[in-house]
Amino acid sequence: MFVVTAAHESRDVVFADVEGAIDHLRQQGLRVSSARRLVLEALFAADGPSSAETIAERVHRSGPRADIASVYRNLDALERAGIVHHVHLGHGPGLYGLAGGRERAYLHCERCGRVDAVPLDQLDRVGTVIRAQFGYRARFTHFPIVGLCADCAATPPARQ
Amino acid sequence: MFVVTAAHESRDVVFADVEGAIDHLRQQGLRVSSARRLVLEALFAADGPSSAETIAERVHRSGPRADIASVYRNLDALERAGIVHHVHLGHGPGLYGLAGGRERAYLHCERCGRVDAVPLDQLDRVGTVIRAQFGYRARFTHFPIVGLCADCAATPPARQ
DNA sequence: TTCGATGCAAATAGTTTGCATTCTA
DNA sequence: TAGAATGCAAACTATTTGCATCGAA
Repeated sequence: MFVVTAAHESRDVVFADVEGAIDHLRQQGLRVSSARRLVLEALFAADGPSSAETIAERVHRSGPRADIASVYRNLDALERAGIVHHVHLGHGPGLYGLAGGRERAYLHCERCGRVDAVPLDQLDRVGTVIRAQFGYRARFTHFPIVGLCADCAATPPARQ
Repeated sequence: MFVVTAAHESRDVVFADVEGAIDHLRQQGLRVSSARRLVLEALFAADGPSSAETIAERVHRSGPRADIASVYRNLDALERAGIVHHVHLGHGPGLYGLAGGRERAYLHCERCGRVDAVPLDQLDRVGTVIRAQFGYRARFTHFPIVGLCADCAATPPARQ
């Protein structure tokens, strides 16, 4: 056993809309600046987790400019507030999305690049096996499950 | 379904020692430079996956200096040759280790930072469930399984 | 009117690339 | 002796931080 960087933990909540998330922010004593509101709007408008860069662009498209540093700071604040979570698919930038009921687990095919997003309850059985065997209560939302998709597993590896 | 960066795939092999790995390199038509040999030696000397930086230091400690760029290039070449693989635990640098029989799956507790390295065959049951449910043939060596370890799962989250 | 949030710029971490030189096969 | 690998420097991507200023409560 060894030890790696401590991670933050949060009670995630589901929100119907931007206003609900903003109420929650206020309850936590966080201020609601225009940049923060715009980041939230971009997150609600997105159909999946997106990079800070993408979120900044989306904000900018709606008029004002949000500095990338502020976007990161806001994503961090929103994550600590349990409104946002982030996931790492592959080697690119981290992807940020709404937490709570909208979170997905990701299956990533390392040959063809395919990524399947699946609702968390579909991993209950897997989680039960891991818990029984290792004691860990696994959370499948931060890193994808990497491997070969059914199609690729059925095909011999491409000769390079 | 969406698509993320293509990944490389390799037939990994087990080697008893540095010389075995070097033979394999030669068979693949790769040259055996002193830097490459030193990186291999550092990998065999390590007791788990280590960062490029750490490997470079270990090489340097044995006398000559291996530039970090060459270390990365070598790790990449060795990975493509199926001798090395890398894993991402947490948000730090990637960690490189010997492939084949020495690979482990990692369970990472996001509260206390604990990391357990477990032999791959202990994940057969988990792999079977994932395969049955999603068709994916999972490989658990690239990203850890993140969650709460038994101890932390039994304890209420620390009030921040 | 205070203190949290912002923009901008600069710093940082990790990794990659260009290029002239060195060394392996 | 051809071409692969190296060292060094510079570029690059993702992210963080310092600081003066602004703005929400």
